[in-house]
Amino acid sequence: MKKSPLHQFEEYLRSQNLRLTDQRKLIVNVFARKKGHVSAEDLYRHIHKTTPSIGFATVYRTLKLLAGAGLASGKNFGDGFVRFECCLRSSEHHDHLICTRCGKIVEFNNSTIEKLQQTVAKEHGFLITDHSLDIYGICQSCAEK
Amino acid sequence: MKKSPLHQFEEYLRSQNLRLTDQRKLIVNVFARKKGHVSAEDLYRHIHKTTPSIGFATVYRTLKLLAGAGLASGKNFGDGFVRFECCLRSSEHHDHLICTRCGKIVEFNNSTIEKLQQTVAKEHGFLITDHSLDIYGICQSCAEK
DNA sequence: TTTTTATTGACAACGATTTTCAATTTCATT
DNA sequence: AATGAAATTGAAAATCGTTGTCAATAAAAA
Repeated sequence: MKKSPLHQFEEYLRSQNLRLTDQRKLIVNVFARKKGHVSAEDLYRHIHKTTPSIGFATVYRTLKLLAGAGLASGKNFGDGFVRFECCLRSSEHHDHLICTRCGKIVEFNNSTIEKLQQTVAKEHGFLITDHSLDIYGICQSCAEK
Repeated sequence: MKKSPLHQFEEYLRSQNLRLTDQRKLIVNVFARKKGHVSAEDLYRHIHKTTPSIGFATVYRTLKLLAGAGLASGKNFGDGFVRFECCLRSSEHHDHLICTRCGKIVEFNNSTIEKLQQTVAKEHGFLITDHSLDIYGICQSCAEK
């Protein structure tokens, strides 16, 4: 019995004495349906097509709320803006392979690397709270061209 | 017989038909002496104390040149600005442990992790050009407080 | 020394994101 | 359902780090 993203968001809002508005509902639903890594502008543009009354700031604000709720995570791949990913679609932690030519982002997970990170952190007396591994390169289809 | 950062920079400038100015000399020398990860503003502020005639833009431009020369590398740890690190002080590749409480950054290197990244990339048909692994957590001295 | 061309500092401009603010909407309380 | 306090909105201005513009200056070539 999985909870929908909207339902989880609703719970979070309630717990923080925040309000569930039509705009938030729409933004969350669209965002939850999006695959991969979405910038605020991507999301705004998508939403704007059908609901031009929703402003840029509201999209930003909602994305930030979602991140606060743990339902989205933002990541800066170094190209000037933050991309968000829905944490429900792929709830487990993963890292990224990024093609620097076409921008494709592939997710992967390697438990040995994860374990080694714990080892490294322990060696230096760190308690890990989070980590991020990005591998940049050229993907197969770009390499073939 | 190690070449000084300034000397290496000079060679690079020459190879690109660029000029070695007093400002560039000063900026490079100060930067090369700085440990760790320095933002453009950090560097500007340091330089501004003794040489207030040097402008912000020149610091940015020089940092960019240094990156182009392979003498500096920029990194975005997600706190809004790019930090540069001198590639001469620690020329080999390394990754970072970042304390989210005090901001301390510790470098480490784990060859097994590096190898596993190659394996992962190969599995997905990627040719690695670069990668970045950041482990966020709480360092020992912060944890003890 | 003269000439050519790169570089400079000051400041305007930039793009992503955030804030401000008056108008509107939600929701607990009647 | 009506009320009212407080949260939320869209639009626009503001902010942040960073980059561009441009006339004046300085480096290297001639």
